[in-house]
Amino acid sequence: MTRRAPLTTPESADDMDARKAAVLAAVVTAHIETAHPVGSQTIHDSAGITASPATIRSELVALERSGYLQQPHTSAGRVPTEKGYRYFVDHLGRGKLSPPKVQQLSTFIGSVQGELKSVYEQISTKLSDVTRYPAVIVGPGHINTTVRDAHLVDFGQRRILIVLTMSDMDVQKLTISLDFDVSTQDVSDAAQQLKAILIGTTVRDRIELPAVSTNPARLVRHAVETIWSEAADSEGEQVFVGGTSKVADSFDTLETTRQVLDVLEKQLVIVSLFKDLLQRGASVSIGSEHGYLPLAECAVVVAPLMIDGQHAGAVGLLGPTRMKYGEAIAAADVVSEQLAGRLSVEAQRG
Amino acid sequence: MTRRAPLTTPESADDMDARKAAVLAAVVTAHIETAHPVGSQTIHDSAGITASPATIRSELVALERSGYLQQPHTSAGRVPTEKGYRYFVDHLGRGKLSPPKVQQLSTFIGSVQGELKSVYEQISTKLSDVTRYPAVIVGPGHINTTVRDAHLVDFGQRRILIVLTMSDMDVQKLTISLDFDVSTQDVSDAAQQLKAILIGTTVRDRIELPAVSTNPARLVRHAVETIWSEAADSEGEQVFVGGTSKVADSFDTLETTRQVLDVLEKQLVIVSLFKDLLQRGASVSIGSEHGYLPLAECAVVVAPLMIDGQHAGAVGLLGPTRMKYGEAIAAADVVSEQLAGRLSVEAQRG
DNA sequence: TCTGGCACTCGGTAGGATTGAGTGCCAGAA
DNA sequence: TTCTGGCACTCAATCCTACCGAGTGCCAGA
Repeated sequence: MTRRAPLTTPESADDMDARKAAVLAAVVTAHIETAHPVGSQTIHDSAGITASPATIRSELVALERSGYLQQPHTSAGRVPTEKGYRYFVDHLGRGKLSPPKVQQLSTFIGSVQGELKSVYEQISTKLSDVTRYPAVIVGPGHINTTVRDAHLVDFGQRRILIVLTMSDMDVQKLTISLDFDVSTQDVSDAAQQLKAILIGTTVRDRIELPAVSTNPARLVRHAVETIWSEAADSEGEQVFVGGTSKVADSFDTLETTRQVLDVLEKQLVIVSLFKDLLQRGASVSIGSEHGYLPLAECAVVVAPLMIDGQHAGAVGLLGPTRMKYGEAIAAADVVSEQLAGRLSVEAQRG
Repeated sequence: MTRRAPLTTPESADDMDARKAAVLAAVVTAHIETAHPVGSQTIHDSAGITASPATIRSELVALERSGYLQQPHTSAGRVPTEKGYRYFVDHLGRGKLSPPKVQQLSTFIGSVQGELKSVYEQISTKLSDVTRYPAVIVGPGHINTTVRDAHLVDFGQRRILIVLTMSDMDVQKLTISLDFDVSTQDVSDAAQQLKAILIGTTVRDRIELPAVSTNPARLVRHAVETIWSEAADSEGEQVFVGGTSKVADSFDTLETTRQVLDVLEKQLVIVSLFKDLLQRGASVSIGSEHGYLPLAECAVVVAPLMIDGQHAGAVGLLGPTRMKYGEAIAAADVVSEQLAGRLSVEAQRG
């Protein structure tokens, strides 16, 4: 005879019935709206709760005891704790973006023109405009492109520039320094061989290289190896932050504003934070959950950019812990989906 | 008989004697330091002024009457007006940067590696670190480069990609759309002609093009014209803003922080503001002088980037009206000079 | 023309009273 | 047992008042 596993997780096990949930939701929603502690009367007035203020008060006491709420001082209303926000986000806050805003984002993403970098930049700005939070987009520099043409330009002093034209009409360049002299003929021979090897391949494709003996062959080998090791990198992540000025709107002290701006400047931090979250399968980090101190008063919303089932980047939003999670999550999702869709199409063409 | 023009300008004519100037300087310096109104006692204590507080007070009254100072309220000290700052900057504030900082900037600028864009980015960040103000660098995308090699890549559907390898090892690309079909042979013929025409020239050099009849020739003409009209643009200004997070340090309300961030995001505004200032031969704009409302509480310091006697860009700093003008001006000058020097050297090599 | 002295002004701070939003608790109703 | 109205209580925020002192303007004498 097998024991049936409890349907509720340990967290939700500490007596979170429907009414408690409703009260918690009301507190979180109201506090996000007003930034003030929320009292029983306000909750009573809010839609969907019929109990009297006195009853609500006893629920508040229970919620506080369970750690979902806290009281700034005795005669004040309640404010959500991180745990409270967390429960709200996980179980209650499936808010959504207003259809016109969804529409606005969709059509914008569909219509943006230009190079990939500029596309990211414009979309991150747009996302920030719509949500009123600073937005970050991390995306691949290129997608699925193959080499369309390859050239070698001899700059003398044993320096050779490799110019790769990719199928998405982008151009990549790499420099190599040789430890032997080459003639003009060597270079043009090598260029021919290079084309033969690379055209039609991805810079990630690896093939067997013939053993080398002649100068051109040595040059080719050097070039191809450089391309494989370096060009793949430059296909890597591009980071764009849009709506920096929204930081000053989102936080209420200059000090946190300063810290958040600082983090946004150091893009590496943001990127690794995003990766961390996505790796843990999370889409929201609230307050100190991520353990990164300067962002202790922030919430981070992130949606993965999935291309061909692969994590290829992320769309993120930064806000105060009392940010509009529902809207932010929905917006990040819309953008990540639409952008992924668009990138896939471009990948097909590539 | 010719009338001798007065040596003093009308502004300095309203009785600004040496002591008044010293008092004004003391007020400005102290206020920049403390952000508080400055009283006669403080001025008396400051170095270089021997007069008694009472005497200083009468000077203060005079300075206020002339519009250099103002009193927040009756029993407070004085605060500089925009006119006061202006006089200070023009006549009194030839402050300088501490030698170690100059050294720090110089060696940094000398040692930064990488592409031009990344150089600008790193230097603007450094300048911001040294001055503690957000820094902007506007610079040429390329300098004095000639075409080293040219290729045409046929992408079908009458789309041709032009790939120019420049003498500074940068690569430019341009797309053209034809209104006629071309064969592979046409393209490679055209590429040959293109090389013959362009290699060794600047994208700004204009030469007579032969009349066209054949397809390759038409293609060449189209390509060259596109290059002349578009490649020149992409050699144009690059803008970089370093130290955005310093904005939150520089201003004392969230509202101005917000506005300044907003302006820094809209790089066009900054660039046109810089151009405006430089055109008027100014290096500092204080408060509302520039007439651009969102920056009414800011001061802008700008130094031109002169390459071969030509205005090729600018180095700027943004701060509150009570910014450290002496230091900021000196820092901007150091950076603009050093950077210009470096760019000239690279232009020589190009 | 400069300076010390003096009365005056007024923002900032500190203490004290008042207010009111919000609580916890309890006894009675459902 | 659970809900509700009533009630006493708490405490941040607000307002008022008094006071302090930095800083002023003015004036008479050096």
